[in-house]
Order: sequence, then C-alpha cells, then structure tokens
Amino acid sequence: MPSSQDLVWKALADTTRREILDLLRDGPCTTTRLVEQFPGLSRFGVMKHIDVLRQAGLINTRHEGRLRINSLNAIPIRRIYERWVSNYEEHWAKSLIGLKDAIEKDRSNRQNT
Amino acid sequence: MPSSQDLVWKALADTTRREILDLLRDGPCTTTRLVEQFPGLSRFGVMKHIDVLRQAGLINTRHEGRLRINSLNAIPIRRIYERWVSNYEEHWAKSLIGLKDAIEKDRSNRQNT
DNA sequence: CAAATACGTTACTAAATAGTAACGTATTGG
DNA sequence: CCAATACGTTACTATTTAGTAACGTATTTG
Repeated sequence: MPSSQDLVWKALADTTRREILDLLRDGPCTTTRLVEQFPGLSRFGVMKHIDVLRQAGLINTRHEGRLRINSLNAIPIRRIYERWVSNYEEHWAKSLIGLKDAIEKDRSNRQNT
Repeated sequence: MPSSQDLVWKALADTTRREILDLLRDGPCTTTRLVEQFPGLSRFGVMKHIDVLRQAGLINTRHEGRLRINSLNAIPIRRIYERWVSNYEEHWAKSLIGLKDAIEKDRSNRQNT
C-alpha cells in the first residue's frame, strides 16, 4: 500500500520526470509538445512518465478539443518539503555552522574512551 | 552517468531509506542497532539500503573497533532543496493564494463549453 | 467523408532493484 | 587461543521499472 507521499517521492526520483516538471514551470503544455522536448525518447516513453507524474498529483491534465493540456501542481512538492525536508534544516545548519565544533567534540570523545 | 544529485534523489525515493535517515536525526548509530529497528528486513537488506545512502553521501560511517558508526549528513538534502525544491516555492505560493480564483475560473470555463 | 493530427494502448523485452539464504571476516573478552 | 559479537559478501530469485514497436481512437481540416 504505497502512500500518496510515496508516489510523489518515486515520481521525483527520475531525471526525465523532474525535467518535465521544470518545463511545466514556464506554463502549461500539450502532450505532443512535451514529447518533442525529449528526442531521445519515444512518445510512449514520455507519456508513461507523464502518467507517473499525474498519479502522484504533480500534473493535472485538461482536455481541449483534441489537445491535452498538462499543467504543474506544485502542492505535493510543498508537502514533501514541509513534512520531511524541513525537519533536516536544523541539522544541516548545524553541520555548516558547527563543523569545527563537531570535529573538536569528536576528537575529545575518542580520547575519553 | 548518474550525477551525484541523481544518487541522492534515488536514495530518498525509498521509504525504508528515509526512515533510516529519520532515525539518524537523533544521533549516530551502529549498523547492528539500525538493523534491529527493521525486524521485517534481513540484515543484508538493511545494509544495502545503508550502502545506497552512503553512496549518495547522506551517511558517513566511521570505524571504532568492531563497531561501524553511521551518522547523518544532511548537506545533500540541503542541495536538493536549494537547487530544485526552492524553484517551486513561488509556484506553490501562487497555487495556494490563487486557489479560489482558479476554482471560479474553472467553473465559468465549464459553463462556457 | 477522407486525410492529417494529437493522443492513447497493447504486447513485449531489457535492465535495474529489492530481497533472501548462506557463508566469510575482523575484533574482542574470557 | 577460541567463542561470541559485529559486520560484510557471494550467489541467487522475484519484482519493478524503463523502454520500444506497432496498432487503435478521437478530433479537426480541406
């Protein structure tokens, strides 16, 4: 039973899919136009990536005649940030600011044992 | 040729691996103790996850006698945030603030067709 | 209505990933 | 030194994922 968060993580794990999202940051785009941006991949290849992104809720598609217009939904990325990434902010701040301290502490710890 | 960023994304895509990182937020931990936290997995299973995390630079291991002490390095997560996630902040802010507007627009669009 | 366009699906293959079981190595306490 | 402990690896299987080729559907345009 994969959670919806899990689908988002899996979707983001692939370079092509992150590139698709990056393209959509500039605005909505039809499926065919997206396919054209990836000459190395078949149409179906790209479409399967789009599917994964849609299932993760990162892309919405609306129909307009024979066009399918894909647009970005950044909210799931926000959730990833809020529920997970932000928990590490304190930690990485410590690693950056307190690097010298950490080294000193580590050294004296090893002498005490 | 997977970039180092790519290794981080792949590493984060797995629930077990994110759980390992969450455990390490409380402080460093030996390999065996980490294994014990995942009764459903074999030792090797957990160790392979640790390996993936180490290759992504998310975990450092130092040797201390017969113990291997694994500790968190949150810097790669920070990079993911800076180089990618943060680009979407403007976008998700727009989606949140403009949500009511978007709904109204969508409704009137549907009435027009 | 027929051709062109935009999109989608079915069926298949190749490769990467997750996982287990069983065996091997290094460190340390009695 | 030898038994226990902590860690690691080899060899294998099952599952998932990525990808292609080829075929099918719906919507316009002349």
